[in-house]
Amino acid sequence: MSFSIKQKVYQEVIKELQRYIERNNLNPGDKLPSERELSERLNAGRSSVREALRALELIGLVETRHGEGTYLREYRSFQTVELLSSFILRQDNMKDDLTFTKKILEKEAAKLAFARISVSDIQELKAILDVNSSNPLTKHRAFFKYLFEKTENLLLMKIWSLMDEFSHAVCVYHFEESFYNTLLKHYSERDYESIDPLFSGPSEGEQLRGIFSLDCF
Amino acid sequence: MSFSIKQKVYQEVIKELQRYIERNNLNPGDKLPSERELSERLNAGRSSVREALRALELIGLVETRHGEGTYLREYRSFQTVELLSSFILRQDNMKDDLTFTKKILEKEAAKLAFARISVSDIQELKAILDVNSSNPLTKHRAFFKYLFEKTENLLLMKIWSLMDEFSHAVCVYHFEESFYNTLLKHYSERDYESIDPLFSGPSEGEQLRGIFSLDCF
DNA sequence: AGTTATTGGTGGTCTGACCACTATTGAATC
DNA sequence: GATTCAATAGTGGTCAGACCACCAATAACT
Repeated sequence: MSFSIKQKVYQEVIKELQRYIERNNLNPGDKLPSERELSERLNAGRSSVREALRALELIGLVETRHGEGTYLREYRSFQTVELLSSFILRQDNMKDDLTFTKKILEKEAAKLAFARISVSDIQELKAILDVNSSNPLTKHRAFFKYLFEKTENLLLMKIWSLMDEFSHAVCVYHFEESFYNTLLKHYSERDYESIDPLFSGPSEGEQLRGIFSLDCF
Repeated sequence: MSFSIKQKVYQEVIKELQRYIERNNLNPGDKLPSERELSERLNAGRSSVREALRALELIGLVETRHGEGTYLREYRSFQTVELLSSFILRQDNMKDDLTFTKKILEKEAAKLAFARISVSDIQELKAILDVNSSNPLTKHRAFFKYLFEKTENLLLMKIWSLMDEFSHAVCVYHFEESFYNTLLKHYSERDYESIDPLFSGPSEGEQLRGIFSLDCF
């Protein structure tokens, strides 16, 4: 009585690929054998090999270049988290949580960026506010995109952008006009302590009202 | 002149599936159309549809039963984490982002939960600490799971568990022994202001050192 | 009524064909 | 000899069709 569950071919291929990578000590950027070669060497149909490679590609372990080949990739969990999050978002009716969680991320980004914001950055941010003064949405997005980049936490930014995209489909929000300039003021005065309260807003306990403008449809 | 980047068919199929799930409001356990039907409806070859489904299966979003069909699945990381971990080990540039971002979420959860924590909750949390006193990892997970549930922000919790699962495959961390009790002390003394600094730790500016114990492999 | 055989639908796999893209090769040109 | 450009071989991208194995509902039989 063997416990070895009959694996699908594409799963076997993945395992074989792992062994291959291990044996040959492949690093990110290195080339994998071609689909046809793998198909032959592993005694599997090319379609099965492709199923394996596509799956690895989707989760970001492998990069495929048309006409060139398949390459081992510097792993980033972003695509995966992104994809999973999108499914999770659809599965539950958590659209209410969306706006609030997004705001949390924005607050943290604003605080994280604090240490890395220079005088020229503040000028940049002011320029962003000016250019987008007519459209509060693009202003908000551009403003925080800059801050998130300053945090140098790519994962944080990815999650935020994802939420941003989703929130646009559900419910658009932005801060009041004065918010952005107040934040910049805190930056220029090196006043870290005032950032958090700025996001919490004047009305303690209330989560979305006060500093927010909500345009839902 | 269209700017739409030419996507691969299997990626389009995934997107279509997401839309389909959204439209029909499918929940975990519900059945997806058959491969052949999808192939027909989306004007794609069956092999392309399979590439999409296999990829979704690999990351655990979808479950396939031979002879029955393909079903939407309650997300579980299972194989994904195991698979990714073996790939990730050499590449640790994402490790910092993940751990750090996860910590941010935990901090926010601790603060959000503050308003909703009752005396009995504190007892519950103490019990959790006692029961898991031997294993710092399960203790950390159980402790914060409770807090995240208290926030009643399902999205925040989902994202956190996602990261938690991923982070376990990469690098395990937990707080120092004293951390949990200190947090509970703040709760019982209704001392909201001290929560944030507790997470920031004694060494200002340093992100991961100090209050953390990092067991990487 | 209960059991068994049939059948239709499903995923699992392979093959072969064709297209599109890339990089290399090699010939024609300067 | 160096440069340019066209042919070519190798690669991934996609599709269609053919089987097989498996499952469940149905029909036929006892």
